[in-house]
This record gives sequence, structure tokens and C-alpha cells, in this order.
Amino acid sequence: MLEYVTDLARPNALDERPVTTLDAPACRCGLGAGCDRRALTQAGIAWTHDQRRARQTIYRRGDVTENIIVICSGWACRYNQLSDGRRQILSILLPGDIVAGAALFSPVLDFSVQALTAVRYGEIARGQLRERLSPPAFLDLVSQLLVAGQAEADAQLFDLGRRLADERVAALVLRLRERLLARGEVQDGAEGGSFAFPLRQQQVADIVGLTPEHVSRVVTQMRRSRLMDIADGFLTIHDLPALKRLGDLR
Amino acid sequence: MLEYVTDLARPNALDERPVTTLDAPACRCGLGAGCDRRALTQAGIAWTHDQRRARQTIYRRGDVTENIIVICSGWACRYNQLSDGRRQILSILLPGDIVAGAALFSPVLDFSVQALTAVRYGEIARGQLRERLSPPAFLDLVSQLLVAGQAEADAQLFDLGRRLADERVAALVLRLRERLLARGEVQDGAEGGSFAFPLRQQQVADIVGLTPEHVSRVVTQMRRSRLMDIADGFLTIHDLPALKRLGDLR
DNA sequence: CGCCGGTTTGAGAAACATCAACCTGTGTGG
DNA sequence: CCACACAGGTTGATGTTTCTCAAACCGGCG
Repeated sequence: MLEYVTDLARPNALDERPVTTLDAPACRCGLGAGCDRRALTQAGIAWTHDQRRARQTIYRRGDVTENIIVICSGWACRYNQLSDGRRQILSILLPGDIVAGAALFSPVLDFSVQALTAVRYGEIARGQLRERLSPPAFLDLVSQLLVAGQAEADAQLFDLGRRLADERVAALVLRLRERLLARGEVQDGAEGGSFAFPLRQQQVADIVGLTPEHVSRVVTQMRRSRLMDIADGFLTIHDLPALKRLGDLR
Repeated sequence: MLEYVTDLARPNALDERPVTTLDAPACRCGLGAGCDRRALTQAGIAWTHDQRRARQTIYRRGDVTENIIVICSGWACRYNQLSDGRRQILSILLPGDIVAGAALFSPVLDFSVQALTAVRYGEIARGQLRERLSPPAFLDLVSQLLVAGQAEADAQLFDLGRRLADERVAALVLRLRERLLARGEVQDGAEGGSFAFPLRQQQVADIVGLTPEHVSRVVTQMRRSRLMDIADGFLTIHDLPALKRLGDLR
């Protein structure tokens, strides 16, 4: 397997320094009104917004945190990596997603987290959160996010276990499209709309369990057959029905 | 792909009839003291114990349920299946596991559930559960189970995306061993102990994303190299360190 | 005994990985 | 401005893993 050369190996003290924003802009994280710095501060809950640039590491497997982390803007991912370089992205984190539900109970993370684009994220001490937020609301919120994560994982499991390369890519695109639709981040274009797609083919490969070369072949093939196109950080769907025939769970 | 011939296609009215046990025996489901028929009954919470024989279907994808389902004894699995027969098992359900955290919010199931051995399971109306159980305890319980499920899914995702056939099988065995260890269901034998292993190779294949033929080759190979052995419904580990070298996440 | 579900084995095909070259746009230093 | 490096993507030739299809095997059971 490839020894993926990433910047994981060169932590840069300056780059990794947390930058606390004093005025948190409007935040579409799932905590809803909860993710309002002023409101939380008034409630006596410590809340910090940090940010990372694209490709920077946010957490490493084994790191310890007492915080619940929520993505506020940008894309990130959870991944695991073997010592021989094989890497698998476990999930794509979009604004509103909880990075680690696991952190609710065990402070030590079982995966690494990396920014895919520039990312802003918030951290709340879990003890505080659990004490202060009214329990039923908190239950619904967290459980709902956990359940959504499980559903995503289920779909991904099926893809990796039982689908061919082109079907996997199609399914990935469709699921991303669904999630972005729900956030109103899909522009409707010719056939199936288009949306910002910051992933490099290497990263797509790490999601769908293929090599970057093979992803390139699949994407090129899809471009030629006018299924969809990825260019300039945007993904445009040209034939949504055909894509669904490939990648939908039926 | 194969058209897997399962008994999904021949529902048997007699076999599928729920059998409510009047005296629920000791139950190691995660609800702990909660899963005590008398206690729950006294608290006014409706609770039923049903059972299924091996290979029977408990739920089908798309079924609607207002209940939270917990496995009390036996093995079951969640799976999804394409119309062309491709099937992927999403998770193995052991006693104490919640079948569908999803049912907490959406009554319609996004997967099917099948008994792998004879299975006893309990159902509690979710509304009742959420109202009656004291919220903090409920939060911890459910979230903890959800988080554990996510961790399992993460490991499985890595295996399916980035591991070779023998590594996948080794990893599956190791993870099952861990879960059974926690339940005290591993007898320590010669090297790595042994435990009941009711899975057919077809089912193993549906977990690790391979064909049954290839699973047979891998298992036979492992038997010959004295890594482990599966026989008579029991799995015996002969060389735990070697197995871990193959399948552990490092 | 014959049947049946499950497993094993083999030969050939398909999907995907590997390795290597090349291409293109972009930034960088002289 | 040019030379150059570099990251990301594309393409091709070849190798490996796994699948497919088919047959044989094996223990249990009517």
C-alpha cells in the first residue's frame, strides 16, 4: 500500500494554534439556539469556537478530550489509519454534526479528525453540557445526531461490502447531496443540481475504499457518459435518475 | 451476484407467531434492572418478551414500529439487501444490544432484522419508556448503546474499505471475542479461548463483504496454519497473537 | 439409500491495485 | 519573465485479489 504523504507528520505549532473567535458568527450547528455564544455564556457554559485550515489535523486517535465538538462551518472527516499507510475515512462531518458522540462517555478518541476545508468548530465541556442543558432536549438532540450517524454508517457499510467501484462513488455523491440538500446548499441546475465539492480524489478514495487511480477512472468514465462532473471544486449532476439507478439502495 | 436463497421469501405464519413468555427469565439486556418484567409492570410500562427461531425474520426493512427492541438472549443481525440479492449484514446483535436506536425518532426501520440463533427479545413502547424512565438514566443508557454501536461500525468500515480477506475475518473474530468476553461468554482454552459461534460461512461472508467460497478458503487456510478453528458451532483460537497481528487496528 | 444444507476445491474471469509515466495548472525563486 | 518544482489528475501495462461457475464432498436425516 501507499505511504500516504500527508501533513499529519509535520505538526506546525503556528498553524495548529487554536484561534478563538470573539464574535461567533451565525452558526448552523445542530445545537440550534444552543450554539449562541452569548446565550451559552449567560447560562454559565464554557464554549469556545476554534478553527483550522484545510488539511490540518483537529484530533489524533488517542487524544483525550473532555469536550463535545460540533462543526460550525466547513467540512471535516473522521478517519483511521494503519501503520502501513492504509487509511479509511469513517465519516464526513458537515456543519451541525457532532464530531464524537463517543466523547460523551469516554474521553479518549478512537479516531483522528482532519479538516477538509477551512473549518470552524465549537467545543463545550461535556459535564457542563449534561448538567445545564435541560435533559430531555439534550437527549433528543444528541441521540438524534447519533442515530443519524448510525444511518450514514449503515449505508456506507453496504457500499463498501457489496458494491462495485462506480456504484460506491455514485452512492457517496447521492448521500452527500441529500445531506447538503437538507442544509440548503445545493443549487438546482440543469438536471440534478450542483454543490461545492472540496474533496480531492485521494480523499474520495479513502472514503469509498479504492485507490485514487481507480477513482479517477470512475469519475472520468462518469464524466464521459454525462452522469456527473467534478470541476473547480464543484460537483454537477447531469443525470440524477441514472445516478440513482447506480447508487441508490434498492 | 448470487441470488441468495434464504427463508425471507417463505414467511411461515406458524413460525412467525410471537410467543409471549409469561415468566421472563433473568435477562442480561442492557436495560439492567429495567428489564425485569415485574418491575416494569409495576411501573406501568408495557413490556413484551417475544422470541424467534434461528433464521426467522424479526423485522423487514420498511416495517413500522413504535417500540424499542432489546435482545435478551441469542444472536441476531441487522442487514440490508438489494433486489439483485446482494446482502450486507450491518451489525451482529448480542444480548443487551438495542436493535434500532433509530426507532427512537423514526418509527420506520431502514434495515431488516433476522435471528441467527433462537432469539428472545423485549419490546417497550418508546413513548412510555421516554416518559417513565428518569431522563438522565435513560440518556446515559441509550446514548451509551448508540455510541458503542458507532464504534463497532467504525471498525467494520475500516475492515471493509481497507483490509484483505484474511484480515477481515481475523478482525471480525477478534471483535466478536471482545464483545463476548465482556459478557463472560468466552471459555479460556489452550491459547486464546473458545466461544460459541453459530454463524454459517454464508453469514460470515455477508458480514465481511466476501463470497462464501472465499470465506471457506480463508477459514480453511487459518485452520491449516493453526491460527484458529471453527467446528461444531464453536470457534477456538489457537494463536491469539498471530490473529491480532492480522486483524487488530494498528 | 437418496436428499439436503453446508462446506470444500478447482479453473477461468472480472475487478481492482500497483507501478510508472505523463499532463496541466499554479506557485516560487532567480 | 522564465525555469522549476509540485500537487493533483489522467492514462497505460501488468499483477493480485477476489468473484463466478461448477463440481465434489460430507454429515445428518427422512
